[in-house]
Formats: sequence, C-alpha cells, structure tokens
Amino acid sequence: MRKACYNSCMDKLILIDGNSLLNRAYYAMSVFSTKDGLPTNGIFGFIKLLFKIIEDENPRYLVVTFDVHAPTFRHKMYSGYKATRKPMPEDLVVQVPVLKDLLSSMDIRILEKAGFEADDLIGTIANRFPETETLIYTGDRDSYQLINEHVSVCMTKRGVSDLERLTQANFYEKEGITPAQVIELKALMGDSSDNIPGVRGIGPKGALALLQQYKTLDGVYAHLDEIQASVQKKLRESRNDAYLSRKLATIVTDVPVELSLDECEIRIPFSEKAREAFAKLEFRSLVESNYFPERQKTHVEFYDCKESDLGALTTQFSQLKTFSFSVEEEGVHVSDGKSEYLFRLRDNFLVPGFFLPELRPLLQALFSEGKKAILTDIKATAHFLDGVGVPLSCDAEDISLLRYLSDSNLRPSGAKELAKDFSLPAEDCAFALFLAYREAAEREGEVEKKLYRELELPLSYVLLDMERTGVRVDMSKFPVFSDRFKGEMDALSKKIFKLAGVSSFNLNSPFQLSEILFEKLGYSARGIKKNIRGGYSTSAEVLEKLAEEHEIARLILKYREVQKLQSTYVDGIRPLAAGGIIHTTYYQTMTSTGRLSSANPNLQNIPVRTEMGRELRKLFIAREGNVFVDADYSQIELRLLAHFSECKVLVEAYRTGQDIHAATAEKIFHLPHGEVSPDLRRRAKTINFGIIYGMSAFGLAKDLNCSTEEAQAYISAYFATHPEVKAYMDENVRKAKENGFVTTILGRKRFIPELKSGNYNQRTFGERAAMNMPLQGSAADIIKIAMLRVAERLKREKMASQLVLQVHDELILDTPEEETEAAIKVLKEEMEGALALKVPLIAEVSTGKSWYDAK
DNA sequence: GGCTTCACG
DNA sequence: ACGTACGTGAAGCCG
Repeated sequence: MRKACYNSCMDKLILIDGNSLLNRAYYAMSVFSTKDGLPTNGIFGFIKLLFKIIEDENPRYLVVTFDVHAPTFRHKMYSGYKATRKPMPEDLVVQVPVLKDLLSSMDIRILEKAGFEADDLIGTIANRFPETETLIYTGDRDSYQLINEHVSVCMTKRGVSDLERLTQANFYEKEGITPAQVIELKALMGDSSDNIPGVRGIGPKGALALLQQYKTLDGVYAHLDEIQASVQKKLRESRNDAYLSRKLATIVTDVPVELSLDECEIRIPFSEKAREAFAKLEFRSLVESNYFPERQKTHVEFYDCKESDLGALTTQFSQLKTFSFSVEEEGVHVSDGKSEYLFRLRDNFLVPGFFLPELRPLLQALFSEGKKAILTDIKATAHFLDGVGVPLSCDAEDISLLRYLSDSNLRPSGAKELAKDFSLPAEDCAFALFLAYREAAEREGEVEKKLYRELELPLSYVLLDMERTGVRVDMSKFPVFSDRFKGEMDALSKKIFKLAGVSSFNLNSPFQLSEILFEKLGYSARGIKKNIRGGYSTSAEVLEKLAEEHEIARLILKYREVQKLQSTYVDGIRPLAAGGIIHTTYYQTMTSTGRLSSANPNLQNIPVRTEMGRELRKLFIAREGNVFVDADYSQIELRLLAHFSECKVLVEAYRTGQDIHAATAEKIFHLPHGEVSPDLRRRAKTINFGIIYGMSAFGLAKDLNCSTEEAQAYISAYFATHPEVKAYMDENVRKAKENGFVTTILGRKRFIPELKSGNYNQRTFGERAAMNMPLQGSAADIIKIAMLRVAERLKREKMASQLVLQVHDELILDTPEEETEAAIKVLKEEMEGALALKVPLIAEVSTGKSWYDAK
C-alpha cells in the first residue's frame, strides 16, 4: 500500500514504456483468459508490475507511453527501413486496447502520438520536468542516453520481476561508457533490431574500444589517421551510415505534446470505475486489494488463547465449509474469506505444545470431514497438526503446488509473501490464501489443473506418509564410522603436514591449502583453474591433475573424501536421527524441472560411488523383521530420449534389450558388434550422459579428460549416427525460443527466460536447459505416477509395505519379510507400467536388510 | 551471506 | 570471440 510520504520525500515521476513492459509481462506469464476467451495474461502481468512499482517507489506522478503502430519519424528517415522486430503475437495485440482502457479507468495518464516511438515521448517528458526525480521503466537500452542526475532507468531483465536500476552514479561502472556515449556507440556498432546500420564490420567490442580512446563519433573521425588500417577502411566506407545511425539512435526530446505534471498525479485508491473494469477482466484477486475502495473489509481479531473463550468461535468455524489457514511465527491465522482471525501466541513465538492444547477443539472443528482447507503447504500443515494431535480429515488445496505448476521457476512462498503479492497487509495472510486460490482457479490452464488434481496434489499425501514413516537408522553404527573416519583423517593430516613442511594449517580452508600447494610448494598443473576472487582453485579436478605427480595431492583428495563423509553424513545426520528414525522433508516445489528435492537431511545424495562412502548406506536399515525392496529405473532419461526423438538406433536397441552404452560405442566408433572394449564403453556412457545435458564439446572434454577437438569429433559422430536425436534437440531449442518454455511428457512447463538474454552464457545455458528439462522433467513425471500407483496398490492389496525413499529414479519400500515377493511385484509392475512409451520402461529390483545390501 | 567444494541422480 | 555440461542440498571458510 502507498506509504505515508513526508517532507523528506521528493515527488517522483515514473515513466513506463507500455509496449515494452506489456511485452515482458506477456512472456513472463502463462497464458490465461477470461471466461469469454479474452486473453488477459499480459494485462495481468503488467498490472502486477505496476502495483509493485507503486509500492516500491511510492511515486506521486506516473505516465504510461505507447507506440502507435506506424513507421516512426526516426525510422522513416532511413530509406532502408523495414520492420525486423518480431511482430506481436495476435493474442497480445488484442490486449493492448484493453490495457489502455483499464489504465484510463484508473485515471492513469496515457501518452501516445502517431509518428513517435514511446522512446521519444519518454525522452520528451523526462526532459520537461528537470526538477522532478524521474524513473523510466523499459526494456529498451536506447533509453540509457536519457540518464542524468535526475533521470534513472529501470531495465527489465529476465521476466519482469528482475529489474536493474541504472543511474548516473552507477552507469559507467556497469556499461563502460557514459550515458551520452550511448548514441555514439550505436552510431558505430549499429542495431539490427532497430535497422540502424552502424559501421559495417564494427561490432560492440570494436565500437567500445574506439570510444574509449576518442570519446565521440566526431572524435573518431577527427583522428582517422591514427586508427589501424583495416578499421580505418571500414570507418571511411561507412562514414555516411555512421552519422545517419547517430541521428537515428538519438532520442527526440522535443516532441510537441501537451502535458502538465498535475495530469500525471496518481490517486489511490482507484475509482469505482476501475474496480468494475478489474472485475470485468476477472481479476477478482486484485479487486480485493487495498487499491480499491470497495475492497471487502477484513477484520483482524486477536485472541490470547489463554484468556479468550474459544467456544463461540469453535462453533462459528464448525459451520464453515471453506476456510484458509496458515501457521506463522506470531500465531495461527484463519480466514473464512471475509475476515481474518489471528490466534496470537504468547511471546509472539511458536513453541510447539505451548498454547496448542487450548486451540485443539477449534482446530479439530476446522479440519473435520466435509470441509475444505486452503493452505500454502499441505504437508507442513499436516505435520503441524500431527504435533497437536489433530487429524487433517478434510479436503485441502495447496497454493504452493498451484503456483509451482503455473511457473516452476517461482521460489516457494508462504502466506505472508502471498499477502504482499496481493498488496494486503501481512496480518491478512490467511485472507490472501483465499485470493490466491481464486486467482489460480481462474487462470490455470487445463493441463495445469490436471497435473495439480491428478498428480501433485495426491502425491503430496504420499510424500506426507513417507515423511511420517521415516527411515530407520542403525544408531549403533554412528560411533563406529565416526571413530574410523576420525582416525583416518588424523593419519592423513599428519602425513600432509609433513609433506608440506609445516606444523599445521587448516586443511578445510581452500585458501590456506592453495597457499601451501601453489606458493609454498610452487606446484602447478596444466590448466589450473582460478576461482572468482583470483585465487587458485583446489577442486578435485585440479588436485587429480596434481596427483599424477605429487603424493600430497593424493593424500589431500583422500582427506577431503573422509572429511566430507564425517561432516555431512555422520555429524550431519546423527542429530536428525533421534529415536532411530530419520524423517526427511521432500520439497515438491523446489526444482525447475519437476523433480523432488530432499532436505533435513538430504537423503538423495547418500554416497554410493566410492566403497568407503557406500559403506554409509549400512546406516539405513529396514524395520525389525523387514527388508528394503529397492527398485530403480534403468536409464529412464535415455529411454525418454529414444521415445521423444524416435531415433531408430536407440529405439531398436531398447526394444531388443541391448547394452545401450555398448551399442552407442559400436555406432560412434564404428566397431563390429560385440567388440567394444571397457574403455570405449565408458566413453560412450559419458557421451550418452552428455547428450541428456545438452552437451558441449568443452564439457565433454573435461569429463573424458581429452581435448576439445576430440570431444567435438565424438559429438559429431554421435549426431551423424543418431540424426533424429540431433533433430529432436534442435526442435526443443527452437520451440523454447518461440514459446518461451519447454514441456514434459505430461505437459509440465518450464519457462526459460535466459533464452532471450543478450548475454551469450545465459543464452547457451538456456539452450542446454531446454534440451535437458523435457528429459529430466518427464522422468520426474513418470516416477511420480509410479509413486501414486505403488501407494494406491499397497493400500488396495492391504499390504504392510511402506514407501520410505525416493531418489529421483529409485523407490524404496520397507517391507515385512513375508511380503517381499508381493512387494517386488508391486514395485516392478507399477513402475514399469506407469506410462507406455515407444520403448519399454525397466525397473531393476533388489532387496536387503540395509540400503547397502539392497544393491 | 556468498563462495567453494562435493555428495547424489 | 567466448566460457560451457542438467538438476539438487549441506558443510566449512571468510568477511
């Protein structure tokens, strides 16, 4: 909400490039529309951003500019003009007039003028009120030239929420030129998206170098003779273009428009007319916000549980059908969609069991059968209720899951943050859940709704059971491991210090270690990596190179391994194993691909690759009289690659049950069948992994410890023998660039805003993510289906086996011994039958008394 | 709190 | 010409 603004606060003017921000908002939101089919995602995103700007900046004045679609004055001057900008998609075009009407209804000043770009209008206004602090919101870097002591630019980066603020103070530091040099730069380098030719043959690098030396275009041409011959030639040939470009790039700051500051003043709350316009667009959640006078009032009532009579409220709540509920530090929030009730905790802090007995009848009334609870996190709420001894017997909706399915890049947010999103005060966080649910219900597409209702929501209950059940650990083994590891570390560190010729140093400090290795001992290895702060890297990769010659590096590697096992897996896990059972938390909304993650402790990264580490799996044991039944999908991501790409070689190999890595080796190394050496098979395996990750020659080379050229040859050979895979990957990237997102086999979406980045690294990262996500995410989809099927079937067949672990492609049951055969059957059948692909899905099952044995 | 390192799929 | 595999969580150091 607009904060009170006193004497210290200067009147601020916000200038918004309407087309630019609408465009960003459109691509940042998933597609949704009103019940009449009018798409509104761009408008919605724009308004959210507008509200955020108002909240963050508290401006007194605000103007939104729009382009009128006609060739503009500046562009017309250049005869070669033709639009190279991507045309607006049709379902965004229709949103433009609607947005303008909406802004008008809010009494927000709109500025547009035929023949002038939004840029020019913004420049004109920024120029006109030099007394006023002015902030320009745009995605157009041309606007940088407008920066001065009273004008700053907020640049939209990826999506819309990420903004970079450029001011006179920080501009040079960030961009390497002054704002005034922006047009000089463009004059030299040009801009294809704006049809500014620039100097043919000079790019960003060259232009920057010239400007650093000669400051301006005039300066460059005044010193032509000093400039290196090849560049000089280009400059001479393109002189006219350069000066024309400079003109084209210069924003007009004297457009004839009439505008006074008074007309730009924003008035909050907005009018009744605006409220109706919002309602018409079905932005019901926003209608309820403080921006409108008619917002349903929420009554916040405080109860000290000790002193209040909760009986009347309990009766009142027991009549409710739907309610929202959130546990916060200061207390428990409940809303009926009209009011907010806060059950404040003594000392404003949640101490389990401290106040709760008094609240139990009320909670029982709320969570009883037949009701519906709107929550941010069903699992967390259920665990909370477990602590009070109240069962969660009613239906529940989970806002976190809904948000996650609408955009897997969103970080999980609690009720308090949702309240902020809706411009509500934090006390109204339960009420915010109502709004969030309504909004999600209004706007999610059918695919998201199905994924929510049929996959993630039921899965959350399966995960809840897994977390409640927990995994048994053998407490007696902790000291055994601890003693062994401590002894080992002692011996290793003594030897290391001796070889280093020092009495001691902190082996766990990469900095101290690098000093010893690279300065005191003066070692160096080919391609020693520097880390960000310029220091030497001591990563395993570097140490392994060093280890070829130096005993000390071998010992340090060993020390590192043992130290990791001790600190993370013994000392880290032991305190979480109170009572001999570990209850990990599975996060269902943490990853951008759809995978689960596990924390406190993380049970998805228990060592397995080295024998010493793998021994730790002896800590995890089945319950008394039980065994673990453990099944993992065999190469599920590669099988999905075969499925999606329909690559003949891959499909054939999987249908006939071949050793896939050996088969790959035969193809790319042109070997006769059955003559693959273990080493070549290993290489092929690495290449197969590389394919899944959107491999680069460099990355593959690093992993194979070979030259980049050699790695590139492998990649070329792979794509030559698997052309459909190449086509599939290219198609993934193409679609991702076109739509802004990629999808899994079930339609789960991941937006990849990095693909639109001007930064090469970000963009190629986006491309790799676009290749990987459909595979990793589809594998996640499939094991989630399998988990639902396994849980359901165990229940249906009244078995006592319990799901206890999920490790991405692996499921583990804790099974009574006499049930072992049945459990194997259930696990294998439900995993393999989870989804029918063009190649078989295979789950490999093993059993054992401990996780170590179940391999 | 950011960086480095390293455990897993 | 330029840095690079995809996705996580946890521990320890250092400012």
